[in-house]
Amino acid sequence: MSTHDAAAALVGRGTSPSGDFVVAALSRAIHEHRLAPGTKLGEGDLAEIYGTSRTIIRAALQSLAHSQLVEIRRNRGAFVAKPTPKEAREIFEARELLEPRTAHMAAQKATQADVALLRAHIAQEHEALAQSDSGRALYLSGQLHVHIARIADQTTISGFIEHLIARSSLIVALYWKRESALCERHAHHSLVDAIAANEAETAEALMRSHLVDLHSSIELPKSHDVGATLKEILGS
Amino acid sequence: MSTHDAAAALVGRGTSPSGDFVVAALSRAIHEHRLAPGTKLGEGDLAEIYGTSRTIIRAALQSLAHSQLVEIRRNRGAFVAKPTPKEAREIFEARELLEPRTAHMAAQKATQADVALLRAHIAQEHEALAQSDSGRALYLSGQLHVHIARIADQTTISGFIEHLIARSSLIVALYWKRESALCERHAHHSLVDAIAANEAETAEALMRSHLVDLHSSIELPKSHDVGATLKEILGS
DNA sequence: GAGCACAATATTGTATACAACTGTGGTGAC
DNA sequence: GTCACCACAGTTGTATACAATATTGTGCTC
Repeated sequence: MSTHDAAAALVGRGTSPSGDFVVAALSRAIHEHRLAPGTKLGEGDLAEIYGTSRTIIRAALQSLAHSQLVEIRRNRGAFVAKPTPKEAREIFEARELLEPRTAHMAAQKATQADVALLRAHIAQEHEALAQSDSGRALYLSGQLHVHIARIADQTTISGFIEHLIARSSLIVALYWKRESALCERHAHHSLVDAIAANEAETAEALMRSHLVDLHSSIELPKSHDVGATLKEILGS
Repeated sequence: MSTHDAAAALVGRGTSPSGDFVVAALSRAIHEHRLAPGTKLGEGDLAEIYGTSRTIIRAALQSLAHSQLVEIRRNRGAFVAKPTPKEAREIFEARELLEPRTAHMAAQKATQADVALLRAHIAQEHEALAQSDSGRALYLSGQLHVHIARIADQTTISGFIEHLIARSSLIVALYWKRESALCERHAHHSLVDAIAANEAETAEALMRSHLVDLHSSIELPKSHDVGATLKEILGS
């Protein structure tokens, strides 16, 4: 099902594919690596694809730009963001600062229902992997972290983590080394187990090591290429 | 000087008061408590004030909404945000999680130039207080935290802290207990001293206690009023 | 043939026009 | 007198038209 069909379906049901829908669709596409970093997002094209006016598209792109998933260059247009190695490092450092404590809180507060949701989520992730839908698996893998943050019942921090996860997806698209996500699978399992058992300290430690692991699976070129236009031309 | 004059001045210099300008102007007004939480921000009014079309105003309001300084209710318009006690607590918890470590990093990296900037900033703050321009003093007081975060050279985390400081301003407007900001003044001084001396541990500890102090100077009603519309009606 | 200037095209930025919705005030029935 | 309903005014949501800017292609000069 194409996104256009989805939009059409929504219209059919009476709900117009408003800004939120476009934001969600583009977010998903970026998360699932269907839109590569650097891709130009022309307003006219998107307006046609989603069957709406440029007004809506513009608002959506500005929203995504605020989330730093998209970069808007004045009079040039919107592009899927391309985090630099420095930015990538900073994003992981932020995650390493925020997520372990959040996992701690989540482990303290998690109810049975929460745990059930997490396990269901992991099951979905496995399913996607089984169908070798790696895009979707990647998306779900990130969303697990978001879910854990939500359990901690800290809306603000959850928001930050959501933001970081989204950008991490771009980093993976650009700098990912390994192919297999097997390690991840195991890490997520034991993490959820710790949360289920309300073992806050364990959950915190597991999250920390999981992030270190993730971080180390990323290859960040030392070449501190700030390259705005120059790199843009060579990089794509 | 009214904001309108400022806009006119900008136009005179050839730069039109584009979206960014409006965002900055409104941000400042909120920071300095000239716009109280709950204030309606009508698109038409703002368009007239800034001498631009609603298109620009809308984009600016959406940007502010993304920063959670403004709340947009569909078909109702934009209002200066009113963080609930729960949100306020979460914002402070986030600050307590992020800022101490950031102060630590800042203390490690701070150069003489950085420190000079911080001291100049504090001087400005004193000046504003001397002129009993409490709005500006409050704004500058928050900005010091942002500056410290910037010194840490962690763009992403700085962004989060900036966001949190901005919302903290709303919290102060709503729930501030004490009148005097004297304690602050002292706290900022010793904090900058620690950073100047590259004493990371001290800076971290000072920041932590400063935040706890700040947090305790806020009175958060226990009434867990989720009250969206209900509280809105009674509260104003 | 290479390099530059200029025109044509396409895309973004802004303003305006129109549609849809909300809230209010008034009128009528009960 | 009170309640329900309807019409109107005002505001927001969306689409479109126009202006400004970047990009591309062409032809001229050297």
